[in-house]
Amino acid sequence: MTPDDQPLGLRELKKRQSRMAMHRAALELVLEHGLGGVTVEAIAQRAGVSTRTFFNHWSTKESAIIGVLSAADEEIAARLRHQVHETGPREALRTVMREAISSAPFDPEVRELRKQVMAKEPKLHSLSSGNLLSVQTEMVAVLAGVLDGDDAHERAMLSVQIGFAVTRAAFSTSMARGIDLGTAFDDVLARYDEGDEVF
Amino acid sequence: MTPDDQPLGLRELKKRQSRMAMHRAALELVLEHGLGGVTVEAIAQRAGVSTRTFFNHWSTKESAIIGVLSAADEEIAARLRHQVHETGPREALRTVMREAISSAPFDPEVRELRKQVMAKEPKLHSLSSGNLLSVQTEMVAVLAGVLDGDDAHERAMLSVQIGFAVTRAAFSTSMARGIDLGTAFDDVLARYDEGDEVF
DNA sequence: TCCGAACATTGCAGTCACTGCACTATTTCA
DNA sequence: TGAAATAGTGCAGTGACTGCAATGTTCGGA
Repeated sequence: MTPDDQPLGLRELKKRQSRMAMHRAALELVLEHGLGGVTVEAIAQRAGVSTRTFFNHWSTKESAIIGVLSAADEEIAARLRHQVHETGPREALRTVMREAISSAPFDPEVRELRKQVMAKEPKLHSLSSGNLLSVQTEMVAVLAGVLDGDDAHERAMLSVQIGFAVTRAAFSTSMARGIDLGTAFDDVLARYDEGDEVF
Repeated sequence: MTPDDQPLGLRELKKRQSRMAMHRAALELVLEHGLGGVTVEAIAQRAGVSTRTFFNHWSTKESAIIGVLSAADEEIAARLRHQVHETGPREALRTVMREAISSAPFDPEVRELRKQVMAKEPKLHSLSSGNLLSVQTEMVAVLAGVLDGDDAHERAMLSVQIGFAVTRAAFSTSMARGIDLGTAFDDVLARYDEGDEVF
């Protein structure tokens, strides 16, 4: 899907290492001191960067914990824009959202840290996708563009909101059952499609 | 529903006036200077209270703009706990959520302000219910308590998340069509129930 | 009607997330 | 190798939010 694996200059390499260091540091510190007991300063220090640099990579403290880059928004929106033409709005939305949460080519150590953090701080479940306010807006715009009718925007909004709802639920389920996010997403989606006793 | 209209002491009266003053001030200032151009200090000053007092009533700056009291959480959860026994989980959830967003015995002036603010600051649409992190957790707990099976918690989570999704979409729709929140909620819900091309 | 308990308001000092800016260090590539 | 592009950093500042201790206001009973 993103076959740009080769062009890894020194610059790009360092960037990734640095980001991973911050993400890992953030996770470790939350485990040690709890969500409220962690300062950006502490994260930056453990990762070996300045606090200013921290904010050059992550838009908020939480985003570093979750591991959502501030730059990811546009990628996701672009991905959706493309996919919509392939499979139609409904499937595109599902595909992109599943990708967005399960895409994590992380080393297993960080994966394990994530699990523990999520278990310790349930507040992060909702935050995890709640942070993505801007991507939400963009996704709605993309979907509204391909829907018909004067209520296109409204229908797009509902779709995206439900998509995020499923995503959030997937986070939670992933935690509770100790399974990976992709699988959890599928499970929740199946439950949703049954439409039984949901909402 | 809440027939406690009589016991209005001086204390309670002042409290409500003060809260309304803050809410109104917040709305006005957002209209004047935009969401980012408003400080809590400015809101408090226009409402005639100290900033410290402001935070005794609202948990965040945004909650004052939206008009969601920090104390509302427990009420809503309690309401759900009661309603669940009346109509079952699904209907209870719908009922309580509809109440929660449409409950606004405000004077029309404030209603109008709200509309304008929502139109000017789309960011608030998602924020509006996103703020209610704690109530979300409590609602899940309540629902999980009455559901069967070992996946009760997960099903409850999905239900609540979708409920909030519908709510957020209702906010947006209410704005776009200039209709009141209750009606918008019903519309969105109808669209959701059709299950057509949603997600 | 007056008093004490309960509760609301306030000022103050402090912490911390986050930003703009100007500057330095590193990487790239011609 | 040198200049342009990009990343890191220090610094100063803003503003949200909190705990605490003091003060003011309302309430209910004797």
